[in-house]
Amino acid sequence: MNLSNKPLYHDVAERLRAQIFAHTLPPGSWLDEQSLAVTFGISRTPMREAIKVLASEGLVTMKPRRGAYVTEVERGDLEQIFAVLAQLEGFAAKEAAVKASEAQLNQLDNLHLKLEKAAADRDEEQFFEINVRFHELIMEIAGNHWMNGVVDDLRKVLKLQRRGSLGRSGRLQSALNEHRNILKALIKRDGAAAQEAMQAHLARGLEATR
Amino acid sequence: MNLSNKPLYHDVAERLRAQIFAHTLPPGSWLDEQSLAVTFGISRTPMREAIKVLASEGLVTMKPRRGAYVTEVERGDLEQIFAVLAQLEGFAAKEAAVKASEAQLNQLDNLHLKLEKAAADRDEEQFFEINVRFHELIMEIAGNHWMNGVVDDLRKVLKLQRRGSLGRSGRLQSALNEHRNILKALIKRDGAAAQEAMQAHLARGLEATR
DNA sequence: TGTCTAGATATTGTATACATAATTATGAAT
DNA sequence: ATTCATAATTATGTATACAATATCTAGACA
Repeated sequence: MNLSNKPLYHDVAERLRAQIFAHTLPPGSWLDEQSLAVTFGISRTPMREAIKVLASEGLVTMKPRRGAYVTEVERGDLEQIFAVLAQLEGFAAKEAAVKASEAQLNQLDNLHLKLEKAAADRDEEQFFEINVRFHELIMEIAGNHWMNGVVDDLRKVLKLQRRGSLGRSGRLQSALNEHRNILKALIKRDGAAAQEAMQAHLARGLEATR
Repeated sequence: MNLSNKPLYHDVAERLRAQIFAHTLPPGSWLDEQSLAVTFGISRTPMREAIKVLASEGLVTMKPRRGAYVTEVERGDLEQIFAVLAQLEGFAAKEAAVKASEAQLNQLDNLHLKLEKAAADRDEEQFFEINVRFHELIMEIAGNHWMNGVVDDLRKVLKLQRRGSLGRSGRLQSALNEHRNILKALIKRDGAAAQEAMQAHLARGLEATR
């Protein structure tokens, strides 16, 4: 009996995604439907459906009659994806400056405090986690779920190359500064400044991946 | 023997998409896998895969254990989608102002001439067609294929509600004017102006759907 | 020895069969 | 007559079986 009411391929997609992020299946590697299905203890049919879910997210690339391969993210892809994110998250920040409730601004402030603490503790894992939530909250406040879907997918693709661009000399501190600028602008409800700060933040995020 | 080397579900997805755009399958209607498969002369397996392709494009919405339904685009969705397009296509226009070759600018100018002609002829079908190509060419010049994928999908969703927001009193002429502004800015290689003109164009496009 | 061809093998793509859950219909009880 | 429970039906989800194509291997010929 299925405990969750979600379809099987949904859970399988999640587990497969995790394996890809963990580089158990590194970029460029071929996804063998048969052996994967055996590994997950299911048949090929839901396995194929799970793979297609990841394909629609951009995590895997399908070649006709040749199967699915974990997407290899080139330098150019990174630049393009960051460019799109800069536009969309920048816009989201602008919107958030207007739309955010006081409670939501407090939430952001709280997250930022935790971020400062994680940075002080040199807890990269924690820092990364909170950082994601900070960005997600701004997207949520902007409240454009079509945009959110796009941003979520693109961020997944970024996760493919997992060398922590944080950790790099001083990146942690400067990221913290950039977040501070975003937060300040939001609290001042200065949309233009928030947008600019977010775009700058992402531009520097790209640079840090070199 | 399969004439095309593309997988079957790919072609089926295309035909299903066409039916949806034609409102043979109107928004909100349920997609019966069984009867659709019979209609297309295939089995349920590739039919399901085709449906999932459209689901990833946002054209259909899947409800667990309840099947797939043609997406119903609410007013709020339109506003959100247009907002995203304004950001992305605006950015594309800005990029295009810098990146476009002389030949490409000529192509755009040519398209615009055809657009003027179609408008003068009151040929809405043709106008719509050329209009799409104008926008697509700008996206192509910008050359960000991650962005292009996103924009393509969102434009497909817009096509779901097909009441020609053109045709409305004077919309054709004002759209023409807006295009002229975009083109002028591109030729002057004024990125900021091109971006602004494109954003204004899309903002008015949204208004025209009321 | 290298290359091209033909057969064998393996994998994707498609069809069919089965299982499970949801919806509808039927009937009994209040 | 209405409502609730239960059975029948229908559709989704999953497994298995089959078909077709691409890759790999072996062997012949130059």
